[in-house]
Amino acid sequence: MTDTQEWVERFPGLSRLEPHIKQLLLSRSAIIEVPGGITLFGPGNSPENMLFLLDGTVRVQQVSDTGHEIVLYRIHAGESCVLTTACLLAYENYAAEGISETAVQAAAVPREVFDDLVAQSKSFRDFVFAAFSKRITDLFLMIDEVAFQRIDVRLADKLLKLCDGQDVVATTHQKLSVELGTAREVISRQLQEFQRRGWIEQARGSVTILDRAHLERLADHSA
Amino acid sequence: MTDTQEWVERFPGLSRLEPHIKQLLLSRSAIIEVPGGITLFGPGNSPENMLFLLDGTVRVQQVSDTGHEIVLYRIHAGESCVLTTACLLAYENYAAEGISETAVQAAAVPREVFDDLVAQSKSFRDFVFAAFSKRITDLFLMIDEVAFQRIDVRLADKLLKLCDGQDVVATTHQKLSVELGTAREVISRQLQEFQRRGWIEQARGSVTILDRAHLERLADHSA
DNA sequence: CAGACTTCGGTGATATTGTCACCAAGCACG
DNA sequence: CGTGCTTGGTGACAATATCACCGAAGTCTG
Repeated sequence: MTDTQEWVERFPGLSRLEPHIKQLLLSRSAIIEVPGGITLFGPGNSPENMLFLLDGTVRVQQVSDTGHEIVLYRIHAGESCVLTTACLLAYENYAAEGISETAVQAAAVPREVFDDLVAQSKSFRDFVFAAFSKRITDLFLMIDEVAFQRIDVRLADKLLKLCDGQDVVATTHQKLSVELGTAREVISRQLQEFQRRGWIEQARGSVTILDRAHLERLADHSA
Repeated sequence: MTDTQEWVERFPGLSRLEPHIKQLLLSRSAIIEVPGGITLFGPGNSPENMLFLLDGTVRVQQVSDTGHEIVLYRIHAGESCVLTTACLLAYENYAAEGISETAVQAAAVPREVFDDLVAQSKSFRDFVFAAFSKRITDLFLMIDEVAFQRIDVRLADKLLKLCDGQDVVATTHQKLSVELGTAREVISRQLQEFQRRGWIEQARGSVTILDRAHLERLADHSA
């Protein structure tokens, strides 16, 4: 797997930290590894540590009272869970949960160390506030999309984001509906329409992108 | 208006600050007053200061590319704009704007002072992170509502929140539609239905609540 | 005051999306 | 092989959004 020595260097926002701060971060953190499909945090299960993701992705999603689910965002390698953890610590009874989508490698930083770092290093403060800001602006964008964007545009966009350069997206209609916070039937019908137009091909549990250009054009009708 | 001496005491999260920190906050901040209807911050107009609201409310809303508007949240007396400001500083080109809904009195704290405070005081750090956390969890809830809640439930809820103990809400259908991120016609039809049931009475530019209990019952179908 | 203009709200037709109830094909596993 | 589970398809219908209007109520101005 990845070399965990000097993991700090792999965080764009952390590599410019003062040397003794880096040292503190490295010496007081532990590397943890988690397989995919594990609930890392959730209602009634707030972790003691702030996580800095070295490898893998964590999916943060929410279940509403009505039983509907929606994916809020993902945390990728090079990002941290600071805010989610902070949220969980501040408000015990909220409904978001974080699930490892792949095997995950992360640096766990205890709360006290985190607080020390914020106090001592301006660079670290900038990193933390930038992370919060990014998250909040992303949530603003998401609200805009959920409220105003047509479902075909959102689906095209999501397929392109999930395919990660590949042409095949391994997912089910059900999972796609949770990504967008809509119903499975809606996804099925939209995918049928995409297929009818020759933009994709479907198989059980996968979607193959045939015409990326057209999907991109539809998705860009938004942004 | 309000007594601005020792305004720090009026912030639940700040009153427990260390005395010298309070002093720093008081001495390095300026009290500003703004009439209602002014855009305090927005695209291409990020303020230099962090605002701590002493009196009045600020409405934060967003305009999408499609021309649709939606109210994201409000900042009330005793709360701060920390995050919005932080967001604006980090990402210049985003579309949210803050508008004073009433005459507003606020303490303006320069960025450097804010950074100093975060570095020096654990209590202040706790205040700031709690504010961020609250905002993020509120945005999670909002996403859930926009994605999954029926419009009649959301409208009933919004009317109850806007009436502020009074029985008359002075607003237009247009403004209510922006509150919920929907179309004016939808609001008109829902209000007609509420009126037909005898829950409200309408006049040009105002809604009078006649049957609070029924509205509450409808609104609580969610939470 | 008359006329012009704007804001506010109403309405019908139609498109899009969500909900519900059900079915059938593919797959896992004893 | 049968049984149950997952995945996806379908039709009917409900809720919401969009579009194109319209008229009534206020505002402004000469």
